[in-house]
Amino acid sequence: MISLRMSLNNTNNMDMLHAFRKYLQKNDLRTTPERMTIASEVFHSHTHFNAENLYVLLQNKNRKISRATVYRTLDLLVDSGLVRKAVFDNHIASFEKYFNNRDHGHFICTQCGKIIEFYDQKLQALHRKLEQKLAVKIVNHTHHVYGKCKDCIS
Amino acid sequence: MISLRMSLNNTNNMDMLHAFRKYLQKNDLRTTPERMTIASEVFHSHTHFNAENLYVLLQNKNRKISRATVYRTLDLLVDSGLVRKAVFDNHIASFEKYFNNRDHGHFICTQCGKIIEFYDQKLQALHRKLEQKLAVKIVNHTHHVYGKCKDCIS
DNA sequence: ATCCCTGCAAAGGGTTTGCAGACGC
DNA sequence: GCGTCTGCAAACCCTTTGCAGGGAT
Repeated sequence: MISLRMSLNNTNNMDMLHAFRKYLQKNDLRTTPERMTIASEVFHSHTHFNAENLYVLLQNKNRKISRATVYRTLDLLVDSGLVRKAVFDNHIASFEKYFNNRDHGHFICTQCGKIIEFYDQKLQALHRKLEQKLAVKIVNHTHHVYGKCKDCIS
Repeated sequence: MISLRMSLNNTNNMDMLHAFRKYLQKNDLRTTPERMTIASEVFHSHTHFNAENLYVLLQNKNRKISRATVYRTLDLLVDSGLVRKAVFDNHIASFEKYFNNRDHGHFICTQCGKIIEFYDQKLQALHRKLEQKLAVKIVNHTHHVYGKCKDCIS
């Protein structure tokens, strides 16, 4: 999983689509038009999105794909390691393309909902220390910071 | 750097109950037996809990308080700043009493569900820097680390 | 031809809400 | 007594699931 993510550094959408196809093959899953359409759409995205966003987007492009398939394919994409799922405090699952291996956090404006990504290298060192101190194995993390963005500060 | 917070509790329950009563008064809300019972129960807790946990606990103590009131009062407690709400990846809202030590992260074992709190001062410095860099005002944050605890590492 | 995948709609599970009666203030 | 709070149950919202027909291999 980690090596997969490393190898995805600086890759383009075609490579991600190819990686997804390989993931399907390796797991005896079928390469259907619906799955490819959804994956392609996701890999072209540059922002956070949720299942409903994606569903509406597909509808607007005249792709008749059901919500159920959107949800099911998003699960596959997350499982493949190509997409990351983040649950913010509003209870709606948010997704994003895993376009590089840098750990990043999210600033979420509680007023307008804007999401700003930020990076912090120190977090990795902290996690390594944490693993020793707690005798645990860390496989994932979320760092969400809530507040008001500069446009919403009154 | 990283320090586990052993459940040392400087603020006592009576103070928190008093603070909640003041919060209610200030906001023209009524001091009802239900609200006081729920608040008292929450302030006596030492762990994370969710609305259902709390509801069942109250039932077992023969306090006939409805789920609706539990949810509504938890909202008030969060709004008062005395209780913190954290949404983990399982989509169930989790709550905890707000101790003096406000900035702590959570390690969540993805296998057994155990939650371990940890504390990191560097995070506060990071947040101050972030506020300057993004020109935002941070009011809250969550730092969730997922993995396997020492009992679940195979 | 197999049997996985899709679409549909209904169910699921945590949380919220409308309403009528109860009760702080 | 006024206006808010509670309890109940239904509604709500996002997500998952059962089933029958369709399509990838």
